[in-house]
Amino acid sequence: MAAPRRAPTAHDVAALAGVSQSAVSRCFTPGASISEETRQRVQAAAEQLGYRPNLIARSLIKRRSTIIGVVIPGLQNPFYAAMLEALSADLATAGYRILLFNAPARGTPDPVLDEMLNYRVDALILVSSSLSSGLADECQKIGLPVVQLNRTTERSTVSSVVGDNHGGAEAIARFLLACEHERFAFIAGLETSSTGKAREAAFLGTLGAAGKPVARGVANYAFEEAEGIARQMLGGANPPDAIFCASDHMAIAALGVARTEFGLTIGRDISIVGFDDIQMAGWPQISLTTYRQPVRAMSSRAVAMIEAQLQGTGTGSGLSEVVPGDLVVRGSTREPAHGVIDLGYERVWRP
Amino acid sequence: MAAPRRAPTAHDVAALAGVSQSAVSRCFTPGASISEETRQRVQAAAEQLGYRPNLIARSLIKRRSTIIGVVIPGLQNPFYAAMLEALSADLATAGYRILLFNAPARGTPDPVLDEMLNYRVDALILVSSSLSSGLADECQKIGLPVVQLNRTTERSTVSSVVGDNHGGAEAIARFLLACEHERFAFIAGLETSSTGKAREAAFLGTLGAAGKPVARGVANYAFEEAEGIARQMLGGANPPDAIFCASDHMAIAALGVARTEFGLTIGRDISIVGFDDIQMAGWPQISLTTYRQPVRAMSSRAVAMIEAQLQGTGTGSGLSEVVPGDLVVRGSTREPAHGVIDLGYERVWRP
DNA sequence: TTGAAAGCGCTAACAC
DNA sequence: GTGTTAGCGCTTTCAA
Repeated sequence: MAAPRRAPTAHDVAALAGVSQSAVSRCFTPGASISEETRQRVQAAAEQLGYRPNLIARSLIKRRSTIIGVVIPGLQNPFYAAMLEALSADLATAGYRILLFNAPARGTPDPVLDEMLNYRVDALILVSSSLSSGLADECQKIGLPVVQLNRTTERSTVSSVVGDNHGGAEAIARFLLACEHERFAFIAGLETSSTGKAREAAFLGTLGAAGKPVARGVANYAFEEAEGIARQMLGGANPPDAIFCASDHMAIAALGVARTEFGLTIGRDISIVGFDDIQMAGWPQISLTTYRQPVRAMSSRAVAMIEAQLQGTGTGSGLSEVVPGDLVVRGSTREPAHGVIDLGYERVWRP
Repeated sequence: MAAPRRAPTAHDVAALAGVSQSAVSRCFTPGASISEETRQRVQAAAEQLGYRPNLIARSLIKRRSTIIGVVIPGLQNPFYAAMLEALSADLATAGYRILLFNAPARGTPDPVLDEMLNYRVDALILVSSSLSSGLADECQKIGLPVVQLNRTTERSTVSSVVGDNHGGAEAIARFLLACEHERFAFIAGLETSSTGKAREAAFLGTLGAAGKPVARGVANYAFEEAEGIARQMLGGANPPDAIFCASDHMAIAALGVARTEFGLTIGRDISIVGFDDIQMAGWPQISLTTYRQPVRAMSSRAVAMIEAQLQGTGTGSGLSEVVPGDLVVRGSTREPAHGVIDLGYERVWRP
């Protein structure tokens, strides 16, 4: 009924318990030296008042917030949702909380990052986005660990964890060749993404070496744009019989267009391959052949890197790690002449 | 090359600029009175040092962190991912950051919440989870705004925003009756969820009034469990010809089983309806009839409630708001005798 | 073991 | 307009 009061402080508890305020602090500090008797008294008083230690004040003095800033784009893409969930679990286990920034998919998240740094996060994890060189320098100067997930930089000062974009895209190219396709197409995500560029280079490179040209479109990792590009490709003069999309999300869009608008039988008339292996790729209605990015492994590697840097052993800064995946074969592609291995619960391509 | 130093403080800037530390503070406070000349000096010094105001210190003194705690379960369910994205956007616009807690889908998130409160978040948004009565009391005592999203409580002190669970489920029942179905089934999410109970009550109630019994299973909002239940129902003695699933995610699982394992033609042999209208429900491969929960509207209502409570006008605490949706008709159901309205971009049922 | 005292980096009166 | 002075709620020496 009374007006909303302010939360009780350690002082209030101390007064009630008849001890000093520092005694209260000790009571809530794991390894502190405090007698059993006073701890009881303090405990009781704290309970009675509903006292909870103010972690804001604590981080001010400790210079550690146990909060880690996570910048991540469009959660509508299930790949990012899965990554965030994995990060959330791994960071919670490591004793960290997440300050979340849902970055715009395109463009630099600098203003947003600026804010994060002001909150004195203990580290930064950037999913599919990168630091401006200015900010990178600043982070290094103040010793703030940063790791980029699913993106690399030329800057050697920031660490990164990525899937095997090169190996994956190359495997996909070889796989489609083994399926005896003739007319290839590639639907790119963002022109600027290091990840996307690596996939494209490997795909085009491998097919180029085999003397195959590749049609190309850019869909900015957006579902609707991917539908548009697929529509245009399939409605064109010399339509592809094999499309590699730089993400599952776009591949599923293409799949829908091919089946619904062009009446194609997927896996016979055309093969469509994605990248990521999001949950939906395994749905029977979708059944998308795709290169798996092991989200959980990537997340835990990123968190391990952060922890290493936080440990301050100097290790871990500027490292770049590649987490290998698997080409999972499902119904959206023709059957290749060789190389498919049945693991029971799924089939993979290992030529 | 040098060892990692600590970030510069307002003091350092003041020293360099030859002004007092409070001048520095004023320089970074929007409406403060400061001469153009000193602001320049401070600005320059700050830039040179790479100074950034410490928001932790600021929140300590202001007793406002501009951080809002968001508790949300399994991001693997696209409904939650979409909700988080909406909240993130709305809260950013309102000037807040998100401290994220990915709660376990089942069970009470109390320990997690405890932590959040210690971080002195300005408010709490709980998606699909609820507060223990003890914590609810505590929040009210310290005047901390709390709103539950997609869940209600009997406790009148905490506000909530929900979709129209009753109206939606009733509409689905009437719709399936209009499709002249005979053998109904319901796949529940969590037994404990207020939302799920409301859907079930309305569905069973409406069909009961029409003299129709309803088979029932519980799948805990989990994809695999929903597949199991669907398998069991369809393989049983008197298989249903109409299934309502308490979420799209589960409905899509059922859809896959019905089509792939039982060879049923969806929309003819059987109708399957979901709830939420996640993005995938609209994919041509899925084409799920479902009751839409307007995620964006729900998010912005929740944020508005928070802001009202923060404004301290006393308004908004203990309010419960229902956001109406639409029954979106797609290919997973038979065509009803009447009531379908074509809006051009989609079809809805409004009898 | 315990309390007193000095801050962590900042904002907010209050004089000047 | 500007500096001085108190704190915000806590941790951490340092003596006692």
